[in-house]
Amino acid sequence: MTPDLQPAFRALADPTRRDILRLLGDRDMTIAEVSDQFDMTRAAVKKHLVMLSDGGLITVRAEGRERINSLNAQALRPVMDWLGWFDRFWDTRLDALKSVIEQETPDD
Amino acid sequence: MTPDLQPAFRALADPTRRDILRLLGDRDMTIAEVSDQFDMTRAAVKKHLVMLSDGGLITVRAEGRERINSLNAQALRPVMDWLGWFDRFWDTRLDALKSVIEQETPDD
DNA sequence: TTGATATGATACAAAAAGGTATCATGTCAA
DNA sequence: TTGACATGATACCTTTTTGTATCATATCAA
Repeated sequence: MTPDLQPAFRALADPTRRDILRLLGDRDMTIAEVSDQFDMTRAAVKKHLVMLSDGGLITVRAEGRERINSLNAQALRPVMDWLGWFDRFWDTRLDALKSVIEQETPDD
Repeated sequence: MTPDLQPAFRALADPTRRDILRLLGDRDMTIAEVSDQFDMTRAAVKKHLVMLSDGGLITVRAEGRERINSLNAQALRPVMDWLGWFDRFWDTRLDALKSVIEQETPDD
């Protein structure tokens, strides 16, 4: 039930792939359109798109002979949630507040 | 000025390293203590710790012949911020709310 | 001092990542 | 139908990653 975070984290580990996500945040793009934005072959970009798809971060739909790549930002949710576990270490004031709350509602 | 996200994202790409971060969230640990939690050699764990350190996700202090590894959750902040850019795609209702707020307090 | 312990450092090997080049296939447009 | 175009698929290469094995160094404790 809990999603496997590994493919998403791995997909995010490459700067080109992170750039692709930002690009797709603006608009859907074909493979050729994405490739135009990078100084590498279409085949290389295609591999990145496959890894992004493996991580669920993008979806691909066929449209004629083209493949339209779309951002699937929802897949970032589990990643954010994983990172959110560390929120407790970010701000000692927030920490103090949490302690107070937990004291009042001991539900652990 | 804006931090280089790459070392942090790369550090997060490995499941063992993510597990180490959670471990260090509970308490500081020596290299040997961390190694005890995994089915691999101390040298391998040490390499993971170096990568975590490279990403700024942990800090290491010497204490006698031991090296105490501590979580540095603050380094996750830029990662969260990067991911936060995609918040706009998660919930259209939240989007609408944000638009209203931004209209009322135009401070960008 | 001396032996045990904690770590550092290096060489090595297997696997994965990231890229190119090349050719096949499916689709559009005239 | 036919040529151009978008993509799929595969082979191949280089570099990085991930792990092991081994030995050196520093420090603690008796």
